[in-house]
Amino acid sequence: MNPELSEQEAIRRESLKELEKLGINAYPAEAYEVNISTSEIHKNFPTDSTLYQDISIAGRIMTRRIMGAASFVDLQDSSGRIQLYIKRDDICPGEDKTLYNTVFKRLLDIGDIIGVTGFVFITQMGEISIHVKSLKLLSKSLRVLPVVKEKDDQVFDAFSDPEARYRQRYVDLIVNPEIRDVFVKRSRIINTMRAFFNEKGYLEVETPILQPIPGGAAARPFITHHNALDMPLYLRVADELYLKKLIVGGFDGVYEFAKDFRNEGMDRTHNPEFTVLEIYVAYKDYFWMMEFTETMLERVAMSLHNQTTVQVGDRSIDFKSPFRRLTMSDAIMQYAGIDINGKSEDDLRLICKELGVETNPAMGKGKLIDAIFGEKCEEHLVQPTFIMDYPIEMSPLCKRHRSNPELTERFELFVNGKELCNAYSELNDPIDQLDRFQDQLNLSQKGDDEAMFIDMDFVRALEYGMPTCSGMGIGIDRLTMFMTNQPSIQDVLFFPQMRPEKKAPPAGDTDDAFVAIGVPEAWVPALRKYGFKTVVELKAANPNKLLNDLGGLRKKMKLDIPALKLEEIQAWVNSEK
RNA sequence: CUCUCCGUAGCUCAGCUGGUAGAGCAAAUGACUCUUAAUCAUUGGGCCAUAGGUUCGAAUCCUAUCGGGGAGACCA
Repeated sequence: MNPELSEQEAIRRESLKELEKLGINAYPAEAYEVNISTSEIHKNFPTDSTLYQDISIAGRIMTRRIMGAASFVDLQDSSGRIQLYIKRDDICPGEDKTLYNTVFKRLLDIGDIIGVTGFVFITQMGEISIHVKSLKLLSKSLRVLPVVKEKDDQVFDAFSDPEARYRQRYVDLIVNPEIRDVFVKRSRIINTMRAFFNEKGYLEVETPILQPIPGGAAARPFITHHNALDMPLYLRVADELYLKKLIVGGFDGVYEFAKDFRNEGMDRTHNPEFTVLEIYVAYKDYFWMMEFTETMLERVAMSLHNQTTVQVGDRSIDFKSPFRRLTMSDAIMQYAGIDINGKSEDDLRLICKELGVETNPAMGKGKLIDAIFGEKCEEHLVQPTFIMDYPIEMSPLCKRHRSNPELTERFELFVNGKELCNAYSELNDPIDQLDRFQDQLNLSQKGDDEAMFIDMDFVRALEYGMPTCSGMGIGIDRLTMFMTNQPSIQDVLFFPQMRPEKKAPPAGDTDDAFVAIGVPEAWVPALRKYGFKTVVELKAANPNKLLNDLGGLRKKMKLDIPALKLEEIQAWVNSEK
């Protein structure tokens, strides 16, 4: 037995052995028939108590209340919980009461997965329960589950440490079942959107994640290496360019739910990998896309909540379309009191200084305007608001505004002070596109490490001709945060990125050092457990005391290794090494 | 990257201005045939994150490191 195990873990492994001796396989291979779920029982039994008189159900033991020859167990399946009533003489009708007395009471634990058959009834206390007629172990749990108790909606001893919850999401999901709901909703959000797109006849597609040029967005990429081709590849930061190539190829509408990767900071709204929906529709412009987007979001909200208002923190946000529309310069006028129209780069730099907005020399006109906007306006955009008509420098893939060549036909949707969507009338003029890429290159040389790479194949595709087109991207993680009222991106990702767990290296000498003076390898962990971290410490010990203490330890820990003799221990202590 | 708080039993947490650890749940043993945070009795369970330092003495004070939360910086 491994002395690293906690007492309770060791006991569970012992139980496993005892089950084996009783001829019970703790991990049986055969399927177990499940013909009902806990939620169906709770839903239908109150109105028709003749139902469910012969059922078979499986789940995890969450709590037990044992009262001698009868017990109550809370069984949890994927849909909820139900109480089991287990009576000794019902599951052990004959003389042999082993199944109840030994297997159920002693060898089963909280966390084990079992299957039961029986009938549904209501206890004297009024709780819908299953009267168990047979019980089968389906999987033994060797780790101790946190026990979360609840009474009158008050939760006791909640499993709440964020680190443990995110690292061991499986435990979180078992003991905090309300967490599941967020992920069920996340799935529904995606399904609602997918249905919306499919109804319109748009095609769901897949494009490369490994890209030779990480195009489509201004962001620092992850880089990797392909051995056979001996070349670098980047993890995509966006799928925009590939999807537009498909529009060139003749599809009227394409979309992709894509994992994107950005090698940037992590915080409450940023995970290194995240999910984005991008959709491109031919022969449309950004006005059309605004209507499309607000219709889509209204539909998502309705599908989740049966209403358009959604509670986000202490605010109520209404996704009822149409959303407010505001140009960027009007927003800055309204919230910062500054008219940016016709201002030069130097003027803007001065304005930033007056407003206390930080700048650096690498910032062009577009970034300066964006800085003012970010600092002064975003926080005010609580209800869904389209911000339109961005400066041209910030939007190298976006069509020039039809009435002002300094601007682009771009909008972003802000909700609760955060950006949620980004959309354009897509640039389809190949010559303009190449020029704009060239400008990005200049920015890059000026020190902007996020400026976009030039993708010549994309330019070539545009040279064949891309129809007018509008595209939109929306962060699915952020959308889920809003729609489920979660404050952190980690709460809408099953497995948020974490630093790897590091086991503290065992302090003191290595195993080999102990073995070198004659200590049997199997005894080394026991010695560590006992407190000897180095050979020097061990050799300073009294052999007689050691013999006694280690013998006691062996018994206590139920160590399956040969007992020690005094001569052996004396040999360690007297060893020359 | 900066600031700040945190890391004690399987889980949730006490542990004051230093004197080598406590509770509840969980576990073990026993009692109990309708309980539900079941109850009652007894018992076991800890490298107090890691490494240094101060001290006669450190879970406690100091420094560094690791991991995490929060705020900011950067960033879509």
